[in-house]
Amino acid sequence: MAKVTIQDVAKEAGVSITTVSRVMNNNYPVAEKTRKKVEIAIKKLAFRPNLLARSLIQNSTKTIGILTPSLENLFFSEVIKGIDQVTGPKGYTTFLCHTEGKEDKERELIESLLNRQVDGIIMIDPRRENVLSGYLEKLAKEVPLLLINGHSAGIACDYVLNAAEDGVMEALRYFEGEGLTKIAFLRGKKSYSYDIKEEVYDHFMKEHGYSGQVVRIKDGNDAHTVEQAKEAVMGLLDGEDCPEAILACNDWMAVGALNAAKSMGTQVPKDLRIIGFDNTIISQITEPKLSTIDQQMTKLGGLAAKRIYQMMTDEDHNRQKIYLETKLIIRES
Amino acid sequence: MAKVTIQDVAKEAGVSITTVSRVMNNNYPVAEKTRKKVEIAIKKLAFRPNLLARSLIQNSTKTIGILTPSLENLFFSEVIKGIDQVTGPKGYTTFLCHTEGKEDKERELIESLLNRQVDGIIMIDPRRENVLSGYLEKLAKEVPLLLINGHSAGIACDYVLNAAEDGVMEALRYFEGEGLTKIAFLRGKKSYSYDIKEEVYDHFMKEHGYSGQVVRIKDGNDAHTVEQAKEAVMGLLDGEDCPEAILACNDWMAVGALNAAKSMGTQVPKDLRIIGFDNTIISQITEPKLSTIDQQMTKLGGLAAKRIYQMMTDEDHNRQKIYLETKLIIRES
DNA sequence: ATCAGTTTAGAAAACCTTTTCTATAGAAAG
DNA sequence: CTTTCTATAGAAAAGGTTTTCTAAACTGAT
Repeated sequence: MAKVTIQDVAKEAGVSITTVSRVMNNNYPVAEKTRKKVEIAIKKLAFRPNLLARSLIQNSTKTIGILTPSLENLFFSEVIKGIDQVTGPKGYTTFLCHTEGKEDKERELIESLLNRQVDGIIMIDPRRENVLSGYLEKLAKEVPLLLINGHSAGIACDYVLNAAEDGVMEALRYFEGEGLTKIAFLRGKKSYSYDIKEEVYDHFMKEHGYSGQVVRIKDGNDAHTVEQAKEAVMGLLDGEDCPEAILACNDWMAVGALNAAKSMGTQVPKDLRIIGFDNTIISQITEPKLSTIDQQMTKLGGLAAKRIYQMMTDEDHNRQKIYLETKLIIRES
Repeated sequence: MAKVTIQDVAKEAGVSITTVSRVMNNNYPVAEKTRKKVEIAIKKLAFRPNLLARSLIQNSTKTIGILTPSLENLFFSEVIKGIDQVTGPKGYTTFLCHTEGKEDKERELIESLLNRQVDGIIMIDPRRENVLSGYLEKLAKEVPLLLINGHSAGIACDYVLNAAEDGVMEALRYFEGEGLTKIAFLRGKKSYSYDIKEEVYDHFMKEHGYSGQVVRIKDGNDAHTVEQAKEAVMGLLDGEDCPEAILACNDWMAVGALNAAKSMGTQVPKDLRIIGFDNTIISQITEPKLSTIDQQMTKLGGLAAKRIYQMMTDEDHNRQKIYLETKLIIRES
C-alpha cells in the first residue's frame, strides 16, 4: 500500500498536479467543476500532502525548536504550554528537547534542530557556557533565536525575561515591612536566574546593613532538592544565627524549608516566614499554603512565542528585551 | 548570506555532489586525498546538510510524534523523559503535542504529524472516543502506533501499559491485611486508567462484601483537582460512612485527601490511611510522606520507545502488549 | 602491449511538492 | 471575422539531497 501522492490524485481526477496543488492551497483560480473533481479524488484516495516537499521548496518548515533543561520543574511545563497556545493555532509544530542542563548536549541538540531546518529556536534557561563562549550570539545570526530567562546583558540576542530582580526586591521589602531583617536566601547551584536573584539579595542586605546568609543546594532531581533543602534549613534553624525569614529561589526549595520547620516544631508563619518563587501548583497545595513570587510562566511562554513569530515573519527586526512583571503572592507562609 | 548547500561544497572542493554526499555518509569508498579536500571544504563553509531533502528521498524523517493530554502531571514528564533517553541516542527527534484531553484536538494533531511524515506515534492516555470510533485502529495500519496506558482490550494495536489492576489489588489487599475494610476510592472523571482502576476496586469490594464508595472529582488543572479532592474528602470524613482508608487514582488526589485530613484534625496514618498512585515527586515531599503505587514511569517510557523503534525498523511485527509491574510503596500515610 | 579486474568519480534520476511561465479556449470588442 | 483580453490549465523548473548506473583510470597478469 504505497503512499498516495499528488500524482495519484491528479490521475484520478484527470487533471495536472499543478491543478491539484492549487485546489489544496486555494491560491489560484480553478473552475468550480474542476475543483469538485479534484476534491472528490482527494477524499477518495485520502490524500495527505507531504509537508517535507513543501517545506523544501518554500524554505520554511513551520517548526520551532524548544530547548529546556528539564521537564521536572513545573515552571518549564507552564512555559511550554504558553508557547504552544500561541504557536499551535498558527500552524507550527514544536520539537521539544531536554538538555539536562548540559552544555554539550545543548549544542548537539541545537545543531540537530538546525539540520532539521527549524524556523526558530526558543531556549529556556540556556547554559551559561554557551552564552559566554559566543556560541549563542553566532547562532542568533543564523536563525531567529529567543532566550527565555537568559539573564546575560552581554550578548546581542532577543530575550523574554522575568523581572526576577524586582520580585526579589518586593519580597525583601515585604519582609522588612513586617519587621523581619534576619533573612536567609536558599538557592540552587547553577542557573543564571539564581545568580541574578542572589546578587539582588546581597545588594539589598548590604545596603541595609542586615546580616544575611546564602545557602546553596546542589541541583538534582526535585525530590532530592527538597530533601536537601530541608536538611540545610534544619541546620539553619538549629544554629545560632537562626533566620526569621527565608526567601527561596523556587517553590521546591520553599517546600523543603517548610518541611524543615515542621520537623523542628517551628511555627510557620508565626516563628518563620517563607517565600518561594514561581507560583507553581506545588505552592498552592502545601499546608500552610506557600507565599511565593508569581512569574506568570504561561504568559511568559506566550510572549516568547509571539516575539519569535514576529522574528520569523518580519524581515527587519531590532533586538528586543521584553520584561514580564513578577507579583508577590502572600498566602499562609 | 544564502544557505550553503552540497553544491557549494562540491564546487569549493572541486568534486561532484555525489562525492560530497559519500564523504558525509561514509557509505562508499572515497580516495583519502579526495576525502580530505571535501572535509576541508565542509568545515570551511560550515556546511549543514538539509535533513528535509534527505528525509524526502529516504522516506524516513527520524522523528517521532508524542501525544500527551497535558504536561502538568509529573507522570507525563517522567514518561517523556523515558522515551527521550532511548530515542535521542538513536538520532530521533520528537514532536511533543498536548491534546488537552480533547478528542478533536487529538485527531487534528495526529493528522498534522502524519503530514510531517513522522516515523511513528506514541500516545499517552489516548482519548476514549478516538479508540472506540475505530480511528486509532485505522491509524495503526498507516503508521507505527504505540499506546501507553491505552487500556482497551478491544483494538488491534501495540501497547505498553502499567498493570494498574495489580496495583489496585495490591493496595486493597494491603488495607485488608491491616484490618481496614471501609475503603473509599477517589478518582478523576475521564480516563481509561481510572475506569480500569475503579472496576478492579468495585470487583474487590463486592467480592469481599465490603461497602465502598467512589468519589469522582472533575478533572481540571491540578491545583483545582487537589482543592476539590480535599473538599470531597472533608465531606466524606464528616459523614456517617467515614472511611478508614482511601485509595486515590493519582498522587494529586491523595494530597487532597491528606490536606482534608489535616483540616479535619484526622490523624494520618492513625485514623486514616491514604494510598496514592504514580509515585510522583509530590508523594515524596508531603508530610507525612505519601504511600503510593509506583508505576515506574520513566521505565514505561523507555519500554515504549524501544518497542516503537522495533516497529519502525523491523519489517514484520506481531502486535504486542507489554505490561509493566507496579509496586506498592508504603511510606507514612 | 593487451586484457580483465578493481577503485574511484560523476551524471542523472528520483523523492514530492510549489511556482513560474507558457498555452489554450472562450468571450468581448472592433 | 479578426483581434484582444480574460479565465483556466498544464509543462517544466526548482528545492537539496541520495542512489543507481555508467565511465574513467589505474592495477596487475598474460
